[in-house]
Amino acid sequence: MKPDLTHAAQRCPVLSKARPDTRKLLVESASLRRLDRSDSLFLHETHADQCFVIVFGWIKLYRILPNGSEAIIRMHTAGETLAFADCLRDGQHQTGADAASEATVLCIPAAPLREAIASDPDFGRILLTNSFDQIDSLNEQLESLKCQTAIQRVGCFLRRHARLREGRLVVLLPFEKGLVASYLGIKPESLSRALGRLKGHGVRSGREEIEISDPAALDALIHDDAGSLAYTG
Amino acid sequence: MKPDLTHAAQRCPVLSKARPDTRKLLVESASLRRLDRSDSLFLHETHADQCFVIVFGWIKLYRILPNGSEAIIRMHTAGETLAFADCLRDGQHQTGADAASEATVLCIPAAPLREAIASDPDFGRILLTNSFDQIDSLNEQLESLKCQTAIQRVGCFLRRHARLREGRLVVLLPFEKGLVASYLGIKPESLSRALGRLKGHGVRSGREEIEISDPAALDALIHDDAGSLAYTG
DNA sequence: GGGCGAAATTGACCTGTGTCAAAGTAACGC
DNA sequence: GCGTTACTTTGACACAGGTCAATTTCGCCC
Repeated sequence: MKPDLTHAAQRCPVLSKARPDTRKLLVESASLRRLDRSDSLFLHETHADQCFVIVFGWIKLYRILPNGSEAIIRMHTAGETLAFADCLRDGQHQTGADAASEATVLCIPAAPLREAIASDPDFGRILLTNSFDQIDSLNEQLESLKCQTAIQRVGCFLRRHARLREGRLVVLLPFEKGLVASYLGIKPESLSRALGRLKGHGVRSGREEIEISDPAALDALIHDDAGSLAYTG
Repeated sequence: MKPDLTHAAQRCPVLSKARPDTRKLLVESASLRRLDRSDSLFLHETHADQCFVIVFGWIKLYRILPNGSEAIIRMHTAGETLAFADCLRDGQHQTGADAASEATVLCIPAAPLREAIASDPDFGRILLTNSFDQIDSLNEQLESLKCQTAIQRVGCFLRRHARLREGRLVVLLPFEKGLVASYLGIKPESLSRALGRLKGHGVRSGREEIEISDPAALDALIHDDAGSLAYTG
């Protein structure tokens, strides 16, 4: 009856791993929402009455700073969850969320989410695991921000997003470079320069597509003295 | 029969909020461990057969970098949980953990932890909430690393750790300055200089104790154009 | 009380990034 | 095709923060 929804749910680990009846409960009360780039998914400090699973595309979490500009906190993509915490706490959104590219998200109202957790202990466990994975990923990001230079972070980012394509390792930037920069904690200008500098280390960067011609050279750069900020106690 | 343990458990939100029988199950199979500064709690990539709740003191999570030095990932203190994820996954520790000060931790073996989750759905929910709180705190740290200067981060750190003492706002550093620096993502020398510079902004720093004489001035500095790295798209 | 070693501070210097401004480039609508 | 607009790159420059080395302070042990 809602083929799109069912199909979408299959691509979301949190749902596909859930018990069939739990999945059914969630999917039947959920809706799919398509977003264009820069559409808002939810605003900071508004009531969280829905949570989300990304089916496709990229969503940025941000916070508005006192001076009016926005600080990107994280980027999320397909399969990842958003606002489950805010929603279960029945509180306000801790951040705002906008589409960073075209995107599709599955929107689950708070009530069935709570019902699923109450009626299916396994589902709680799935959320817990999911949550643990997020913590790991956040820890890694913290480590990277504290211990690597901008260029090394860019290198890591490229490695993570590289895909084999006709025998070549290629990175298709998932969203505009300004956002990539902000995600990496640097300015767009620095990202530009970093990509320039990486040309000497196994990276050939065009406009849309970046090729990693010598993965070993790139890895060497990334791992070379990654301890510039390490604590030597 | 184990008064220390019971008493310790009362100070740990994860346990004190749990159902009495669940708490009993966990406490009875748990043990208390006292650590001196720099004692190791667990090593990176060893099997995680226990998880921990900090009763007192500070524990640092770190990772050894290729060059042999250690990168501090996070600092944890009383009431916070450690290694629950590693333990539930029945996997290896994602990080190492050492005592950063004298400390006491409650050690819970994997088996009763799993049993508690399986037999008490509420306990799973407590862990989930706890996990969400950690994610919030990590998001805040990310935001702070990406959007604030070192001096602002130091200022925030002081505000968070300030306590009223005989009518004055005072910070007692919880662990050595080198660790504070590493936690904030800077070098010890930079921390020194930052504290020096903060003298002009409502902070008087002695050796052991730092006084915030003018909180408003400090806040002004912290919030002033916190958007230096913000994305202005 | 004196000497030792770890931690903290200070100074001189240098590199990495942010800032600002300008030029270049791509995408889109008319 | 052309202009408009947004994104990206480049350059010149400034400043934050890292590095290295020297010095001071403190805790600790004999």
